[in-house]
Amino acid sequence: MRFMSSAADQDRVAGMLKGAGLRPTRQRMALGALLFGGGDRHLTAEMLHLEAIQSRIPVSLATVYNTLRQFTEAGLLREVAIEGSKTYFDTNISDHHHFYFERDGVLMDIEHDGVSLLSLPKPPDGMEISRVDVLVRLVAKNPNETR
Amino acid sequence: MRFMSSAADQDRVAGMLKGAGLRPTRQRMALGALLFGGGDRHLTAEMLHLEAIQSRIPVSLATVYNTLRQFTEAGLLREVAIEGSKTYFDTNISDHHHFYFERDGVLMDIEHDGVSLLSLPKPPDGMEISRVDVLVRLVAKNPNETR
DNA sequence: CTGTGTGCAAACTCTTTGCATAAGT
DNA sequence: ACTTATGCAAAGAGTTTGCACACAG
Repeated sequence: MRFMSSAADQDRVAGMLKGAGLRPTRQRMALGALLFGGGDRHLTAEMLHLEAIQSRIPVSLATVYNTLRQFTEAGLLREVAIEGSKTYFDTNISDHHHFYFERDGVLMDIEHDGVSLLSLPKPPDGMEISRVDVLVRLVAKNPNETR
Repeated sequence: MRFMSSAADQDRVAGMLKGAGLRPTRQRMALGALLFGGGDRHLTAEMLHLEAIQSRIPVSLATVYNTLRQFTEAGLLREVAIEGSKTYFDTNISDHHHFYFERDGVLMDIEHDGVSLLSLPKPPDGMEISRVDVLVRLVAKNPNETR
């Protein structure tokens, strides 16, 4: 159950924060527990704020934004490139790609083994590749369309 | 020279607009000439607005936004997924991918032959792939780093 | 104690919208 | 003429920031 952060979770989150040079404050610990307590997650600031409130963790939206930013700069999170206004953060920092459900704006990691391998193009002149993002956009097959 | 739209350009743009069910008004013709007059382009609403003003085409930023939106819905443009606030539009509608220069926020098409081929993962349950976006992020090789 | 973190509200940026005027067919 | 597009300014969404108070070490 995600709303209950175990002692082990707490220690782990505290360690992550310390390692990143961030003081383990109430809010950061609580948000860290939500973020890193379960599997890989993809959320926006608003989603996380809502979860925090529902988990009875009093935290302001501004602090959620600031915290997500700090975590990202510390390398604990990764921003996902989606067009549109909202910024998504991914708790999975490893090199991986995403499915994107266009209808409901949900992101999902692509399994690392089912992974898309690609032959990269050569970067121009004095440039080098820092990262490759792959977004596989999904739409529902029309269920009415029996064919 | 891009600022001079030839008669041929005008006819072509007019045709594109009509084909999309959009009336060929001054502003749409002018913006269309800027967008589709040269090679493939990647711009934000602000960039296009600036260009229009510089080309002595009086058009409001709101109209630029509306026009870009309409063109996109008509299939004349394509939105590019970049994280962050600004929305980029691409005049190249074909299936292709992008280099992204992180330092200056510039987009560039990846040549279709140098193209990155990838073995796609199988989409979940009742889903099907609508499009795959690949963004290759580039940073400058450190010139000081002689090694 | 001393300094960093947090909350709140205000500021900011990018984008969309409402309404009166102008332009297209 | 009749309808659709445009311009302007105001409204909206998402995100950031400044400052006083609270908390961690």
